[in-house]
Amino acid sequence: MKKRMQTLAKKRLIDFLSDRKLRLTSQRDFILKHFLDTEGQLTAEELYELLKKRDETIGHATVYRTLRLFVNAGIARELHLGDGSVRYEADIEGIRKGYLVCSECGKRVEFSDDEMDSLGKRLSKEHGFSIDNRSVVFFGICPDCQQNGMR
Amino acid sequence: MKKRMQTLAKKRLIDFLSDRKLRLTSQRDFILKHFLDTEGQLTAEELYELLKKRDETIGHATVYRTLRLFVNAGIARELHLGDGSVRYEADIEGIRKGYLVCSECGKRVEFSDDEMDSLGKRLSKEHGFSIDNRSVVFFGICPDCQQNGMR
DNA sequence: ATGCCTGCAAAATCTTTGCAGTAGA
DNA sequence: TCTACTGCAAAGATTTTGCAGGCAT
Repeated sequence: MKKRMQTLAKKRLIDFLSDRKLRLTSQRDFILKHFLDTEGQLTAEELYELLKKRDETIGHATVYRTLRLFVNAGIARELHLGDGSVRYEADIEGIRKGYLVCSECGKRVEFSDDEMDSLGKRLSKEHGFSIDNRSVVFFGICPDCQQNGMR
Repeated sequence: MKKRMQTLAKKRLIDFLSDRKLRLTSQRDFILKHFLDTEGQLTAEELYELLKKRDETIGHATVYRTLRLFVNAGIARELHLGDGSVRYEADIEGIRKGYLVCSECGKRVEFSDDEMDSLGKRLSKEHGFSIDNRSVVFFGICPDCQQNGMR
């Protein structure tokens, strides 16, 4: 299943690239593979650091450029979870998620936000937008931080 | 009603400041007044430019620091609407909004996201978080951009 | 008077861009 | 071969921080 996701994503990337006469380079392949292997949500910087361990020669800009490419190809999703940086996660078809984020320690909990589908449809109809993405984030304080009384 | 909002926000600021032995300075008062006067959602930079017109001496950092203060005081809300910058809007009690954003031209449409309340409550119960804010954003292409076939 | 607050400028982040060489198709 | 792609470094953009003086309480 993990494997299947990898295959689908790669297929999607190849289709996207060949449609636009772009190229599947070893770097793009390498970044895709490790990006899909990660759990959770990474910043471009975090992914870069992670890749750097496996391949010293990978460039900073390449990671940024490739992540944007992945977003355009529908392979990655961009997230803003309130910590001031942009995070990316695999855009697995049919699986949309919402996030519950602790403002204190940054802890993230994912939840299914399927019930947003109908809201999306209604908004689309009401305002004539073609909707292709959404971001649902709740902010609060997690149980641990409440207990420790930090603040 | 506009007036009433101003009064409430100022009261809230004063309470927040005195609770923490912070001070109500002329700059904070000045920034609050003009921040509440603006419609829509501003970046710190936009607010700075706007304030600069009224008072040449206002400092860059002061605007950034004050907006963060407003967020902590519950007077302002921080928004990430996908254009890469942080935006702020007045946090008027009882009024929560969601946003529909055009990925092409940046056009923003606000909608009531009251139906998220129950989801928030459920998440709070399930995960033990105390939830105090949320961000609901839909991305898509607005009717105008669909017509002009930009992309 | 105390010490929080301000403006300035420099620093720190994070991200993008220009360029010369490299390598897919 | 042709031109997109890469790594590097520099530039950009946005936000934060250090500091000396100013001002609210």
